[in-house]
Amino acid sequence: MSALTLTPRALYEEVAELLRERIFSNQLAPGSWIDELKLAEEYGISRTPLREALKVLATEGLVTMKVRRGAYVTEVNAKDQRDVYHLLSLLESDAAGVVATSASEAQLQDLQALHRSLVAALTDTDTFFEINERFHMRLLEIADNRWRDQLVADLRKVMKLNRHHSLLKSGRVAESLAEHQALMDALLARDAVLSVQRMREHFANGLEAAG
Amino acid sequence: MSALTLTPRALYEEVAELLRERIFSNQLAPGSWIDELKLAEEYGISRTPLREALKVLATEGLVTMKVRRGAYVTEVNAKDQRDVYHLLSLLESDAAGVVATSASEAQLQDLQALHRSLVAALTDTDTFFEINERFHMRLLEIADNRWRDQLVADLRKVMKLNRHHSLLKSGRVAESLAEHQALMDALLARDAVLSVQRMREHFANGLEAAG
DNA sequence: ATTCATAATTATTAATTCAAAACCTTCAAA
DNA sequence: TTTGAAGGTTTTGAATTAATAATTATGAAT
Repeated sequence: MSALTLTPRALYEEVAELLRERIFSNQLAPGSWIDELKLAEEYGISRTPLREALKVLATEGLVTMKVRRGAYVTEVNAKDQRDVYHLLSLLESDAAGVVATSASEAQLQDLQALHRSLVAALTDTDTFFEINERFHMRLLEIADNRWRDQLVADLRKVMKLNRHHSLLKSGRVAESLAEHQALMDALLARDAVLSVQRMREHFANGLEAAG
Repeated sequence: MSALTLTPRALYEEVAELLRERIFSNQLAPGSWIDELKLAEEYGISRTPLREALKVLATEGLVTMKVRRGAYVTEVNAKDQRDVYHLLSLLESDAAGVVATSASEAQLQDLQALHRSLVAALTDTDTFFEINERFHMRLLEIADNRWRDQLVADLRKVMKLNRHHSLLKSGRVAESLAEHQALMDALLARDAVLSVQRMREHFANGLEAAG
């Protein structure tokens, strides 16, 4: 497997990550049954760490365990997706409010710097998406609530279950940038209520048409 | 083991529940190491389902896995508790807003009935707590977002890690009731914004003094 | 011919076995 | 006396093996 013999992570975590990749890339389609035997053989491992990984994914909501029937990739319908997105919006908006009130000047400058990179990457869609992701992550980090971070991470994983998992409509890069600017303004003004509202709007606009 | 041969739930889930009980009752103290061998022997099972249960609990945040060191009961300090409580407040307040706008008349009457039971149980603290729990659960149910339900359930589990896990101060039953009344009024008036606010106040008042 | 029951096969779940890693204790040397 | 290294013990982590349950297919009976 890896050249390094020392294991930074446990095997079951490694496998869980591999399975997530497969699920997100639709190699394992929603609703489909997960063949333990086949996967274990394919990865060259036993079924034990694979089963432990499946338990983790089940708790995360990515797969559904059926008693004596094995593991199935979770199917998320349109309502599920809306519900999850609603929660993401709620949690990240709240985080924005926290940041507005409790972030240090240096931290706000940090966000500002990321925002400027975003402006610079306006033409390059891929980097724009990447930096946008970084911006949201950094904001959560500054909000400093590891439990929220965990919830958001899990919810984002579930969002990815859907083929159109981009939290950003591809056609509205410019609009998204303007919303970011508005958010930054509110944050720099230390206006918590407005920051929450701006982030909420950002999410409201960003949602793909249901489907 | 059990008289019933048929297994309603998988063994690893059963074990996970047993471990939760132990953790909440402080038989397994925060920070303490979980002895797989000893527990497996005690329950009369092999280590396999026990380990799977531990993976679940780790994902829920109740235990922390250390590589090659095993499982430890998660320690929650004062900040953790505040953070978790903040998220519970956020999620349940939002649920109140959803209920105010989208609940059916019958569902609101259902809540109203529970609230009346609450009034009746004013003197009996235990039943008061129980019905209060039911009220919050019913509200979440009506808000109809299974993902939120899952998040709230997990967060409540984490809250329970602390010895003083009651979401209600024992001394302020009367005040709590008044807040409930105010919330009910807002819900019946179909005022979403006010409902959110009232629920938020209810939580803000309910938090035990940090410790 | 169709339906029900039984048997067999397949796949999941649990237990046992095996290997490797980490920690602790002891002994020796400085 | 203190520090460092080596060996042993303990415990986790992974693999293999055994058992249990469910589904499917086949055969018999109505």
